Amino acid sequence: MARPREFDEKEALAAIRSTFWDRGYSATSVDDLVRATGLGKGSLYGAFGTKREMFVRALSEYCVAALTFAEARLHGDDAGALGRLHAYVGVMVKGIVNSKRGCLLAKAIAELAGDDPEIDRMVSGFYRRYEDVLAGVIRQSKPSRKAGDDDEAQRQASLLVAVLRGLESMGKGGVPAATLHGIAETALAALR
Amino acid sequence: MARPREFDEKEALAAIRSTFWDRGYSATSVDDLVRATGLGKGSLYGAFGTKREMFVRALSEYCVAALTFAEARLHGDDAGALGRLHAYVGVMVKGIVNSKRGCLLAKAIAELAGDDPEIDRMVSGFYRRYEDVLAGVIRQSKPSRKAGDDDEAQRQASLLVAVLRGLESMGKGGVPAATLHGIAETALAALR
DNA sequence: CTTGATATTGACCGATCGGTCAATATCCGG
DNA sequence: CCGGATATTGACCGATCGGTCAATATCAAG
Repeated sequence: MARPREFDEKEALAAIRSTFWDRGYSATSVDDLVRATGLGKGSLYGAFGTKREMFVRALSEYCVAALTFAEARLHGDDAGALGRLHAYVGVMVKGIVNSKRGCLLAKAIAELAGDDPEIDRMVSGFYRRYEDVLAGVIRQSKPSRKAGDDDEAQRQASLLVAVLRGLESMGKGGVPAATLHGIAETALAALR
Repeated sequence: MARPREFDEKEALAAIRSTFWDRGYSATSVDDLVRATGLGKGSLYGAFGTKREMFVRALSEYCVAALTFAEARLHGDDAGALGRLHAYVGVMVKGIVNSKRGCLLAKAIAELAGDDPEIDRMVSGFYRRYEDVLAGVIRQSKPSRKAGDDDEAQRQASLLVAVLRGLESMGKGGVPAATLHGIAETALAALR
């Protein structure tokens, strides 16, 4: 019927995501995306729409990947829950320390949150789900089940989300790795 | 000797800071700054240099103001230390909840940290000083002085910085105010 | 008033911005 | 091999970008 795509859409989107991840939204030009994908400008617009739509797609995939990663690392049996949580936080801090590009979600929030309802929905949805994933493993880690544990786990999870987001900001801002590890330790110790 | 300035430099800088605060670095055009200050383009460049230099000036003043505010709210006698800390955190959370524009420092980090050494120095300097201010009041709030208290206060202060930065990101990202207040409460409760 | 120094203004610069489109290429069902 | 449908390409668009500069205005000192 029609001419087929010559490029792999997933590959192109990965290049788009990576470029936005490096440079943020405003500082990324469509020509940057053309270079990164290797596509012609028309193909890019034909396949993905405007620059803003490309960013939304990229951010959406980024959020899904982040949640999938967290779930993969945190889901498991009750016995190992605390260990999995510590390991996960450790991996996140190491990632923050080693990363030069920072977090795409943080850039999206800083540049676009409040201006773009679609971005707003994605971000708040991500935070809600992320908190729930963390609340799940924290709940599992409680040695005994008593009344109020669920509320406590949820509160501790939202605190942990805040700490992890703060660590990201501080890491990108040049705070020493030792300080970041100390913060993570202190936060985890506060879970008891 | 020469023709005097017709505008107030502090007022112009306030307008510049406010514009960057609203729109971030990349999304702010020099014409935006021209409109905000009411100055001609040449006067703007003559007085403040390039767009990047204007941003650095704005961010520098922003950081000084944030630290000055924190010190004003947190300095005092030992007896009221814990109360001052709680009040300060409460004010910060309220500010986050009510703010539509977010935090200029967060935008600077997201958009420019890692690319501009001057920004990097300002940001890491801010974080160090901020942590020290918080550590001071936390140290005052300890009921008894024993060995290790200073280290503990410093660790708790850096954790609190992370929480406050995380709250900022979450607030801008649309997380409900109740959740943010809960996080602040939980974090403050963990200081004991 | 003259003069030297600085401030103000906005037209102007080349580059780049996000986005479009006509020309062309390539596919598959007939 | 043909014809309808879609993909590809990159020249091109008007707008805007950050930044400059010559013309002019306004000061204080002499």
